[in-house]
Amino acid sequence: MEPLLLYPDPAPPELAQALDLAAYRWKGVSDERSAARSEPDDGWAGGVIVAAVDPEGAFALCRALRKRDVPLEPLLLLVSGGQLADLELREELFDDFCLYPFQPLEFEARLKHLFWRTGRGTRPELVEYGPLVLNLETYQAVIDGHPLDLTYMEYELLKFLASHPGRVFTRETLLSRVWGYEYYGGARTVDVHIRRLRAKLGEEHASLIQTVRSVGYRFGQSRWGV
Amino acid sequence: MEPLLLYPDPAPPELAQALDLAAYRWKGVSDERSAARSEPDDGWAGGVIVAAVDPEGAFALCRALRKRDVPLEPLLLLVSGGQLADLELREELFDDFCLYPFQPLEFEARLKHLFWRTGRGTRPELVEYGPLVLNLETYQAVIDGHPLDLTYMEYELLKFLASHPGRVFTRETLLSRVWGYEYYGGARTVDVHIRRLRAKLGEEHASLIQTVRSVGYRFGQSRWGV
DNA sequence: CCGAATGTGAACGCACTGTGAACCGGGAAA
DNA sequence: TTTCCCGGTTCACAGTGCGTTCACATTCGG
Repeated sequence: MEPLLLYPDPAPPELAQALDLAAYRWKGVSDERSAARSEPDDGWAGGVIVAAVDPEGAFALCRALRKRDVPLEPLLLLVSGGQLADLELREELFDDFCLYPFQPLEFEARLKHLFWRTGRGTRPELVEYGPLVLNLETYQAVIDGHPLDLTYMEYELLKFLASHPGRVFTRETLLSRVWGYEYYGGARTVDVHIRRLRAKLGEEHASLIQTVRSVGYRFGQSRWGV
Repeated sequence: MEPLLLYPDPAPPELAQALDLAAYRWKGVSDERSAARSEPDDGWAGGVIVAAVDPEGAFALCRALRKRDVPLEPLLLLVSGGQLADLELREELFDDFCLYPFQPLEFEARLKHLFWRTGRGTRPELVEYGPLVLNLETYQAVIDGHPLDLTYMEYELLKFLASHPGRVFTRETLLSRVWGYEYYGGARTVDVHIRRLRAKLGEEHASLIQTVRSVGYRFGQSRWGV
């Protein structure tokens, strides 16, 4: 098995020790660049990321690792009790989490279960909503059986929206979640991409993306079938 | 969302309380048969199973629920520290686990993440009062099951009022709390919005918003049951 | 019965969104 | 290197939804 990615670098000693005792190999990284530099030829086996110490860097790294062509998984996040509430809007950044400081036995059990369930491929590779299907592996989109020719940003935007059907997102939220936190650009950019998406979805399905005036955009129907 | 299956029955009080506080509905079951008997028409939304108290029964129930034609998922297992080692050979029986006794915040975060990744949807944040339901995520309102088509300000006003049922607010207070502190405009604006809200609520429910002459408006019944 | 407070309908005008097109930077091909 | 092209961003303009205001009608309290 390839080594695990570990953040931060140097890693907390008790974490390194727990991994060693459980016979996992690992390499510490300090940011995205060093992660790319020290990545094994066959890629990382997974990631263990301590968010309790440097949340900024940790979440930024998660985001970068998840955004790659082949998103890194599984990712186990170590968070402090006070950070539990922060997880809600970052569900896509990790596959499991563990309170930090941790009990070695719990930590080990989580790692084991994580590899078990991702190893068997139970994690969905598809995002589906009604007639729309996004294949996350091949980067292809299909609607009503017809392939959609989407650009990168269009695909990312649609993927994010379709992953949270029914929910309203402001332009600012979309910019930070799809374009990236550090992105600074006009909010109208979102409008234009929404428009192109609607055009490519076709007249029949353009209404999959709804405008909520003064708020933002929503994908799909509400939970009440409005 | 359908209720969660809960084992054992009666459930530990702190577990029931945690679920209630997080606004999940649930039903306690004592074994496979009672689980089948009290299963909702649309099936369980998931399961929370305490393995720390009666491991035998708990794992037997998990096995039964996983063996069905449509295996029940997600299943969250509550285990004691001493049981961590037992999980290794039972990976297929659960989707996530939590140490028991648990921290309510961690428990809630796990449930949320579990529902997110299994695609059963996150639990929407709701404001409810009698027949009225406001979904804060989707910016939609429903009364008696019928969707309300509200504009942004109407929605915000109703949200504020419904969040403080029984309380009287002056027009000035409403302007500062709903429109914004720095807002400077005529107080009659409130009247007009109240009127439109009443119209959209329908004749039957228009009285949800009461006029308190010379003071302002109140949503729902007063605290004295007048 | 009078005056103040509130309900009601309509009109105005701003701000928000849709839309077409220009701009610009990066990567591929020659 | 130069050139071309594609996709992402920005800009300008048009349409309109809706928040605000006003005038008038109605109701309520004293």
